[in-house]
Amino acid sequence: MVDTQRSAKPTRKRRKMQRVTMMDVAARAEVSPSTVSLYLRKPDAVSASASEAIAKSIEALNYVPNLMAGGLAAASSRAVSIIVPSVRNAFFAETVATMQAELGKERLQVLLGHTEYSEREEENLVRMALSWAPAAIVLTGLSHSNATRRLLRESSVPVVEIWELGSEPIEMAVGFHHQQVGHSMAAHLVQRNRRNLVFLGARLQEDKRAAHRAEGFVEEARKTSGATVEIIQHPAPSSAEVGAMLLGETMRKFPQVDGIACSNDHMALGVIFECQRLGINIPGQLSVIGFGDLSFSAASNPSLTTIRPPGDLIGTEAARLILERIADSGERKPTVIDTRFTLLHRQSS
Amino acid sequence: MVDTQRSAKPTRKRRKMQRVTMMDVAARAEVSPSTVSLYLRKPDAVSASASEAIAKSIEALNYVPNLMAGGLAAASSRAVSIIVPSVRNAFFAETVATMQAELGKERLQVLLGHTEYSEREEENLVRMALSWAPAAIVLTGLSHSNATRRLLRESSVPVVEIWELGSEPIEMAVGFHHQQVGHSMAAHLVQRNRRNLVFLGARLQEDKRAAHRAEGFVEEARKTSGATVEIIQHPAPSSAEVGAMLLGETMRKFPQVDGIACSNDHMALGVIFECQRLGINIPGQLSVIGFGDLSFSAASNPSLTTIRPPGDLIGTEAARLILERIADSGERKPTVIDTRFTLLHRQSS
DNA sequence: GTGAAAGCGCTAACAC
DNA sequence: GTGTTAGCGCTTTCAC
Repeated sequence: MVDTQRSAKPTRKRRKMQRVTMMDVAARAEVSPSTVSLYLRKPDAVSASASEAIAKSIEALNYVPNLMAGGLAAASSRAVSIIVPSVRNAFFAETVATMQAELGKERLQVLLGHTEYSEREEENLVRMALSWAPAAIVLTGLSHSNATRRLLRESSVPVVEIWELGSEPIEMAVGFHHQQVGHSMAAHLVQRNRRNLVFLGARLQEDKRAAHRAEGFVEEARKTSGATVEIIQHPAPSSAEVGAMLLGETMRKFPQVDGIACSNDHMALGVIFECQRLGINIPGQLSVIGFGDLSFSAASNPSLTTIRPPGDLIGTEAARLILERIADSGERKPTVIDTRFTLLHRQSS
Repeated sequence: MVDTQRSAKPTRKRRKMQRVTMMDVAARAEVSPSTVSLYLRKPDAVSASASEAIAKSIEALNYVPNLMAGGLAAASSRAVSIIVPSVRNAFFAETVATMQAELGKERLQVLLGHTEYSEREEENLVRMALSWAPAAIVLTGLSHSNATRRLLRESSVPVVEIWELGSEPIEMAVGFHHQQVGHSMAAHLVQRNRRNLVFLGARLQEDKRAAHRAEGFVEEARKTSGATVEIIQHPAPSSAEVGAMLLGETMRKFPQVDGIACSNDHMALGVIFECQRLGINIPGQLSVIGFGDLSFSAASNPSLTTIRPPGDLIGTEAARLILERIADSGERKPTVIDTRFTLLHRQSS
């Protein structure tokens, strides 16, 4: 640790010094440290004259507060832990980005963790997150290990679960019902007079939400007399390549298929490309519906009918819940927000 | 703050208590707190018998260390601040995910920030990051405000700049030369006998790295006698829709075009779809090369020739640098790692 | 509205 | 190898 030199007498010991402390600010402003602290946290509670002096002092000294000292004293930090399966996934990236922006306005920082769809890893991350006494913890989905639940219950940290509704949340939840998505997909295809339906899934074991969409799809399809429905899946993560491959498999096993729902738009894109190669007309011979409304979905050829999940809305609502919950620094208050989703009807169906 | 009850006498005052502290662990293990601390940080320096007792005690009490107390005492935390333009961008998402995984192994946590391509916002985020006395700060690219540079220089926090090489880094840098990417793109098209070249760009003002690719492209193209080269661009973020739109504009302005490089694969995907609609044959009439090797690029029709930037390698190398730098808790040590990139020749060229 | 005092839970010399 | 001793920089009663 190099003592970046100021024009001061050399420090005697190898003492790592936080450059400027609140005491320095207070001394220069000729007030007490606690007034500075108060000014920083509740500016309105400090007189105008003091405020001005403190502001000047902070400015002059280029003071950077030490949030760890603050967090330690207050037994709660200005960090919010967000734990998602992976930020490589555009859905979660969207929500994380939105939340960071929203929370950042209130000077809350995002601590990020990736579970890679492992509950054990999630538990690990929750434990690490708790080490920071975070202002809140955000989890993806509603499935967690018992240990995770226990840790969270014992901690009194606000918890928000995102991107999934259905079972009982730990405390607050923002998302939508993925089974309903499946319903909508099937209903849409049926309405377009499709009767031989297939759901193309990827990694359905790990991706519980995709599995719920598949379930909902099958459930709804079964309600239609004369309709058949199958699930074709692959253990690899979803991608256009897997989509293309599964389309091939589908045509082999169920050549009569006329309606396909994909676990997301990446898969659907693969289906579109493979159909181009095989000379299958969309939507003439085959209707396709995706999930995600990813960046390419409106521009594809044909453009892709899909479900748009409100990733940004989930982020803003989750951030709002956290902010409110912190404001009345109160008790647990169970809240469930259903953000719904939108079906975008385009050329592929 | 609810005092989650244990079977103990009610706390007299409304005291928020960190459930279990290191002292509790020490007491139960019948050693001193500092031995516990040592055990946690350097297990090898503690005797086997003490280690065992401490491990049991931690287990039994379900002890969660308070990292803020630790960070405060040590004047440095186990957080690494990673600041990227946006995690919505698949490139940065990849690197962030990789870094989180690598750093997580050493129990370092990721503090995430998004600049949205604003240097002012970056400065803000750096200031906030410094409040945490992070173990390291990771910045995207080499362009930063002077204030940012000054903050960082004065802080003695390790700094790694990622995803760009070229000018002088603050301390360490991991990435590649985007101008070289432009060179490779142009050279490839020229080699395929393309002479009327166009670079399709999005948001080149903000995205300095894309601008460098465009520059390199033009520079290399100009070396070829008989070749013409143009840049067509749009201020909006890159997307398939913008790509499709710009392809239209290109065909209007430069109908003789026979080679197109795109600022990334999203744009290229838009070009492919638009060409399908306009009946333009790829690669017969027009060769297309992208950047990114995104998830759909190998599966498209035709499959997309592109440049693959090693987003994960950048992440692992950056993490490695940070870990090493922390290990010898030493001085600044300027390091530059050129990860290179790969040209993937597929059907579109 | 402001200040004095008492920690928050841990690390880091240093002595033993 | 282990324990003792001081803080790290801030928040938070509680007086005034």
